Order: sequence, then structure tokens, then C-alpha cells
Amino acid sequence: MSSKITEKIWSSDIERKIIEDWRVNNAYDNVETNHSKDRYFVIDTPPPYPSGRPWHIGAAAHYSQIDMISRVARLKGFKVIFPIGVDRNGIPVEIHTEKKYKIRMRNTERKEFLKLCKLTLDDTESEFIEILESLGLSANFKQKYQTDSPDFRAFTQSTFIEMWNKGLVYLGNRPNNYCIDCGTTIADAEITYEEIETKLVYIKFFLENNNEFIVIATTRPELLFACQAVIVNPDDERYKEMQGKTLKIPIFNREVKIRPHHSANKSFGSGAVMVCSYGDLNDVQLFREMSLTEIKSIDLNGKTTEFAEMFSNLRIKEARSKIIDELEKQGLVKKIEIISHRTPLCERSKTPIEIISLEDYYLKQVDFKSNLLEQSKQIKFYPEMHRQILLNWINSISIDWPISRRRFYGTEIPIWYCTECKKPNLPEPGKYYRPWDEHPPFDKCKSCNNDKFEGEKKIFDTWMDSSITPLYITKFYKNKEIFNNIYPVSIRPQGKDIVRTWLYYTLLRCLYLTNQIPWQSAWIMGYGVDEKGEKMSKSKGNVIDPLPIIKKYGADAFRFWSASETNVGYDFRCSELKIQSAQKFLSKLWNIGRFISNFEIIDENNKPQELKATDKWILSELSSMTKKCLEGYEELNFFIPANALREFTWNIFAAHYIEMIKSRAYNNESEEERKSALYTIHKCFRTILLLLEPISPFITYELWKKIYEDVEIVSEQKTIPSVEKEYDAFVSSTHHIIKFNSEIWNKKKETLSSVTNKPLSLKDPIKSQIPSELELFKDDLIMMHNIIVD
RNA sequence: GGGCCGGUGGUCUAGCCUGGUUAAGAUACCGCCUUGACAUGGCGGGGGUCGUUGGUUCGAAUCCGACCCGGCCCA
Repeated sequence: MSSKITEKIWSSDIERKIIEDWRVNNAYDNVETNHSKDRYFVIDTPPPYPSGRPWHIGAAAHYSQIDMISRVARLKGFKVIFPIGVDRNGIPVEIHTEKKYKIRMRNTERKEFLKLCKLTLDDTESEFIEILESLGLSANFKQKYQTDSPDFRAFTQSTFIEMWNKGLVYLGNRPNNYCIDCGTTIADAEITYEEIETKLVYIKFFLENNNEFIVIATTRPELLFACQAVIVNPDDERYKEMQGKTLKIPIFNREVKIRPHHSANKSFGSGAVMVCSYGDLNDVQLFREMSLTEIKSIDLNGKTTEFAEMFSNLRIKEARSKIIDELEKQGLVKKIEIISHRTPLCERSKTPIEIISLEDYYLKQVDFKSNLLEQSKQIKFYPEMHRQILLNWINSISIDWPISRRRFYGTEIPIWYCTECKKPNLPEPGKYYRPWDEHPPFDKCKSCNNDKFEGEKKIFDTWMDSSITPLYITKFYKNKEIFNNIYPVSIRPQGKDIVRTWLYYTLLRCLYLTNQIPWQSAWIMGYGVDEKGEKMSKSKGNVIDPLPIIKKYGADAFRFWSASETNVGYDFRCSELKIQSAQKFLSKLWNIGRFISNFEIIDENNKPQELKATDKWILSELSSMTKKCLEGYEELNFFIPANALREFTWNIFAAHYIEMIKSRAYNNESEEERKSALYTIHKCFRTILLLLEPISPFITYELWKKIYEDVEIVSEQKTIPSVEKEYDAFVSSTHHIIKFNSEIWNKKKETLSSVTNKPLSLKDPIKSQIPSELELFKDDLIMMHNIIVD
């Protein structure tokens, strides 16, 4: 008798060989799409963004779990379409490239800059893909797509042209969020807020032809010259008499009216507020409501305009301090307080955003809100609580989505403007267009027949690309038959931090283009936080790089940890100790496999007529474990199966059952009883491997191949373990068995051997009685403990 | 100001939806043990008024109310 497994411990080196095995056999590159809809499980995989090192351990856990989703679907018999793409457009790579080559985008020739971005991306991308493969991702790597490929960009442009033709896009000159550092318009979703200390300056405004003044507190004194009104709360007794009167703006001496408005907060500052173009979003609102004339205050480089007179062409901070100095010189400052002010920042560069009027393209969304709310009811959310993030976001939307960016590395907006009549001309959809560098694919302007054009230089917001992944992976535009077979796709797995961007924009765009929701369900994962429960961030320096951890413990240990640590939708803590303990479990499983592989395989075909009670008992426990696992998998909650498997395998199957049947397995006294044990032990082990496969695919694959000498565990023919009720009654014996075994072990420990004067060894005989409730298991218990019955 | 989530031995979590033995597991700590797969193992031990408080109930970690603390998101 010898074990089929020689390696004493499970080592992650074996994982690399298995990946090669899968690659050679095309195990997961199944792309066939010609069956009827209900046979497919299609995953709208998040395309990772290779923005630089290190990667985030939470992201690695995230992709591991997405893979578990795909493997569970295969276990249930679906054909799984698991694409993998790489998100390669947008500002982060531009910033990364600027740093890497020590250049500035705007001082670099556009073509040259694009080339360097591409190099940067290629570099980081290959490493990312390697990590994903080493995690055991069963995705279609052979047909990996990139969002900056001509094919994908043509796709993005086609959807834009279609939306343009439907009248959903417009060009608008409106105040918008602008990041001076990035030099572009940004969407609300790209803004973060931070409490920043700033000066609140109390400035005296004198009434016209009068020595009286009122005090106005502001954090933006540099915008004084762009002030077009002063508002006070209509209920504010202090200013009752002042409403409608005229004030003189200090330094600039222009006249503005005092107007009542409910948005003036009586308790902030002096209660009187200056309204400038534009200090914040409320100013924008007020300018619109009161039909005030905009004064352009800040230019695209972040400097004050000529309207600032002696303070023009200054950076915002400079202008602020100079104006404060001047006001103080003229005795117009009553006081200055330092306050903590909630400041909107650009998510990417962390620069305070300015509100500037610029011409940009907008995609309508405000008019579509109620439809979005209605349609989102049809999507199942895992977990349900995260639906609220989407609903809150939709409800808070107040302006249309600005989709153009004044940047370089992104999908070009496919528009040429007629030099004569200035009207936009759009090409036919289907091709990739680069208007800033190419001649238009038409000769004459549709409106005026002129033959000279200027190509649009702006590019799309990167969410314009990534928000069509469900359409791209289902061959929308390209193959109607495939598209009809597999759209809407089964599931969108993603992090909760990008619900208001990726999830929301995808819903919006897909509804516009297909009139259908893009996915049946959305599976929303929480953040990976550090050991102390704090959010990981590069600035805090607590980001854990997953690469060395995966190298050290192996992907399976990492995946098992990820499954057993994270409750679906909740944040999870990342600690190396926990990953170590996952590795120990795999070690245990490996050793159980080594033991089991000693014995001949008794399967359903030569199953004995009658099983021993002990065997029936473990089958009842197996069944209850299977039930828990399947329920957990049904909810896509891997925490449940991981813990059920660990508990059963280690604390019941190995600790009690295997010990109880060892003598029957080794000895040939009764062939039927031996077969009963061997049948049961293999049945349990196969079930464990099948159920663990979605979580830890490597070790289960290897053990299955070694012991059962086939690769059924990855094939489509594998059978999902069933929940059998036949032996249910035996479950009640579990706690009696555990209690009895424990008592005997304790007794042996407490009894000193007459020979060695040390506690009895587990092999030593001991006198005891078998309690009546364990009568059925008597034979196995006697052999297990070497009991001499009194 | 609004929304969502959480508070259970030293630490991290499960249990709560569906109330019912002595509150479970992992980890850390302490003690013992070469045993026919496994020392990356096995056995045993100490350690918790389940955030506070009021209510419902024969019975509350679990249901209801109020409050306190922490996290995240939005205004």
C-alpha cells in the first residue's frame, strides 16, 4: 500500500505547473456563443486599470472572488463567458507618464506624449495580467481586450455617434468643475471633499453714498472683482432694512445690489454672502436664478483674468493674499478667522477644483432620472443594502454629464467643425477616428457645402469607454445573434467605491442604446482595509502589495483567506496572519489527501449493500455541510462555504471520522466493512474537493488528478454534489461522538502508564464503557481507542 | 444636516432576518503529547455582565424604542 502523493506538503510551486496545464488545454478559453440564452453565465468583468505599482491587496481579493463566481457558475452547469479587458484610457496614466519621463503633457508634442503613455501602460499591464493569471483566474486571457485599441475606441465612438443622432448629446457653454492641474473639465463623480483650513475674511462693503457698511465673510476674497450680488436671508432681522439697497465692492468700486435669498445662512459668518462667478456650486445656481451676468474670473491656467485689474494674471493663492493685503491697507478688513472648510478636490490630482465656464459636450441625464430609478429596480443587488448607493446617487444628480476632457490619452471625440458655418459634422459609425490628426471621411459640410474642416481636439471622459463593457463583450454592433443570445449579461461584479461612476454610467449608457438593463445582477464588494481597520491609501503608506504575499503563500491560500474573511459587500481586513492560517488548512487537506490516496477507490458502482453506522453518520454530516455550501454559493457569499468546508473537513471528518475508521480501512477482517469505510471516505473527499474547487482551484485540481486519475474537476461534465437526506437522523450523534472521544483522550492523558510512568499513549488500551446512545458506533470506537469494555 | 453600515473574550469575526441547552470559530497566550496522513500536527486550559438603557416576552446577543461611540458616503 502506498500513497499516490509523494510531496509531503502542498507547495505553491505546483500552482505554476497547473496554470501551464490549463493554458495548454484551453481550459477556460471557451468562447462558443451559439446556444440558447439560459445556458450562459456572462460576467461583466471590471477591466483593471494598470496605473502603477504596487497593486492593492483588496483588488487581488476582489478578482479572486470574481473568479469564484465564475467557478460556481460552472459547477452549476453553465457555459461561462468570463472576458478580461484592460482599462487603459484616462488621466492617471498621463500623470504617471509625466512623472516617469519628467515631462509635462502640455509642453510635449501630442503624438510623442501618446507614444510614451502607451509604453508606460504596456509595462504595467503585463505585470497585472501575470498577477491575475497567477491568482488562478479562469478568464479568457487569449482574447484579452484593451480599451485603447482601435477596435474598442471605434466602438466607443460608434455609441457616441448613435447617442448624438438620438439627440442625447449637446454642446454647452456652462460653468463646470475644472481642475487647473489636470487642465480639464471633470464630472461631479470625480470630485472628493476634504476639510481644509482656510482664512475666512470679514470684509467691509460700504453702502452707496453713505458711511454705513455691512460686513461680508468669505473664503474667496480673490473673487471680489467677480461679485455680482450680495444676498441675505429674508428672515434676517439685521438686514431687513438693507434689502434692495446698493453696495460698493471694495477696491473695485463697482456697484451691486443686496438681494434676499433663502440660501444665505444666518449663522455663518456675518449672514451676508457675496455671489461671485464662481465660488462654488451655489453661486452657479444663484447666477442662473437671478439672471446675473457672468464675469470670467479664472482662466484655463488657473490665473486671474484681466477683470481683476491690478490683480490680474496671478495664481489664485497669490491673488488671494495680495487682495487681502490691499484690503487691510485700506482698512476694509474687520477680522480674519481660520476655519476648517469642506473643499472640493480633484480626485486624481487633489487640487481644489474651480468652477469655470467652458464649452463642453454633455450627455443628458437629468431628464432621465425617474427612468433610471425605475429600471434599477429590475437589477438584483448582492447585497441588497448597496442598492441604496445607486439610488442616492441618482437622486442627487442635478446637472448633465460633461463627457469631454481637454486631455490627450483617451478616445477622441469624432467630430469635425466646418470652418465656414462652424456646424459640427459627424462621420459614419464603425471606424476609429482621430479628428485632431486626420482628414474627415467626407468632403463637404452637410450644412453649407464648404470643404474645409477643423477636427475636434478634445477626448472623452474615460467612463465613456468603460461604461459600455457589457455591450462590447456581447458583440453589440458586430453580431446581432450573439448579442441577442447573451445580453443582458448575468452579473456585474465591482467595488462599492465605483457605484456612482462605473455602475451608474453603464446603466445610463446601456439603457440609452438598448432600452434594456445591462445585467441581471450587480455584486458589490467592500474595501480591503488594513489590519487596524483603516482604509488603505498611498498617502498613509499602509497599502499592502499582494504580489509578495501570493508568492509566499500561494494563490490558493490567498483565495481561501479571501473567501473566509470577506462577507459579501462588507469591508474586510487584510492581515498576513490570517492568510497563514488559510495555508495551514490547505496543508491539512493535502495530508488528508495523502492518507486517502493509500486506499483503493470504492465508487458508486461497487458500493456495499449496507453501510456501517459510523459511515452513515459522516454522510449525514457531509450532507448538511453540502447544503450550507450550496446555499452560500447561491448567495455568492463565499464566506459561508469556506467556513463550512473548513469546519467539516478539519474538525469532524479528519479529527473524528478518519480516526474511527482507520482500523477498518487498514485491516481486512471483514471485506464488506472495509469497503463501507473506503466508499464513504472517498465519497466525502470527492465532495469536499468539488465544493472547494471554486475557492481553491489549484489544490483541488491536483488532488483530484492524483487520486482519481482524471481531470473531471475542471471539465464541464462534473456533477454538483447533491444534498442527500437518507441519513439525516444520524446528525444528532455528532455531539455525543465528539464528547465521548474527548473524554477518552482526556482519560488517557490523566492515566499514568504502569510501564513508562508517563501518560498513556493513544495506542495504549484503556478500560471504559460505551454509552448507550453510541451503541451503534461501538465497534469502531473500541478499535479507535483500544478500549477494553468493563 | 441626510443616508448606509458596524459595536460580541487580548485581537478579528460568526450567530441576529426566523428569540429557546453551558454564546461558536479563528488567532494570540499558557500547559502537555511523536500517535499507522499531518509538529504547517494533536489534546487540554484560562479569558466575554454580547456598546448603554428602557420595553415586549415564561425566556433577548437576537424583536421594538431612545441614547452613546466608530467607519464610509452624500449635502
